[in-house]
Amino acid sequence: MGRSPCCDKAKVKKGPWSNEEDSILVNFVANHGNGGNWISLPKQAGLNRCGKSCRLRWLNYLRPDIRHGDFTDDEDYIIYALYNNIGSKWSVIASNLTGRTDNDVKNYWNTKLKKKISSGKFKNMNIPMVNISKHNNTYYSGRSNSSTELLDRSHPFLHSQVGQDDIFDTRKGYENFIQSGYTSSNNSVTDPEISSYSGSSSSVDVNQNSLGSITSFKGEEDEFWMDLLSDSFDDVVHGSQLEEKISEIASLLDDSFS
DNA sequence: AAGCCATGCAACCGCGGCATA
DNA sequence: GTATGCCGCGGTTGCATGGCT
Repeated sequence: MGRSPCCDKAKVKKGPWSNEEDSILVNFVANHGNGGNWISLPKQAGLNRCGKSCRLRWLNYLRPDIRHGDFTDDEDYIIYALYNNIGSKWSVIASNLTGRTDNDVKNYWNTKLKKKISSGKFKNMNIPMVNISKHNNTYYSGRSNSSTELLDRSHPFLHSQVGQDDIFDTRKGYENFIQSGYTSSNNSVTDPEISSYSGSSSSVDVNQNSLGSITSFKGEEDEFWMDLLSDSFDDVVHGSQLEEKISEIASLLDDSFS
């Protein structure tokens, strides 16, 4: 049994939004919100549009907190690291970037960043340490602001606890990424949460996904990392809060080095 | 100047998840 | 347990623009 259509597609307008339509939508949402129902919004607002189209226009373009324009190197790093770890979960990746939408990130990856990485231009940059962990179905990411320094040094504590240098080294993941040869169809990943772990608790489960990068580790190492994260992540954080939390993690790591 | 092509991005589509009756 | 309806997501499409020949 099929789903009934959300609107009469033959009667509603499709295609690019006009300035007038934009202002109607902006004014309506500003005054009334979406009322928890996008489907009925266009009728109430006097727009001849599908509710889904209104939602998309608002979320991807008209929202006041959206940041347009070029992506920074930092954003490149975060997108790269998250994609390498969790795949094309654009909404999760976007939630770690202030003011970026999943559509923005997806388009940026598909049109620019993917090429930038596979062309090797990414290689000359100081790729910082980025890690991702998943706990209680929530993805956490941490990036050290002073990561270049950190990665240029050996860290005996991490080595002894984690047992493998490149767990924390996204540059290593990048090398693997380049060596594996990226193709547009080669984008499946393994969910870190369900990746197999059959070794003893002291061994590292380095899960190689199809991009040849490191995605997860489990066992004692997981506990170590979650302990570290739990000092900074009392709750789920997204967007602007994340940078602050990342700085806290960076401090923790710096302390552990000194 | 005109035509072609590549690129970037806004928007659409369809499906799965979830809540509710 | 099942049907219904909305939301959110990822994949894809198509148009506008700019560069090249």
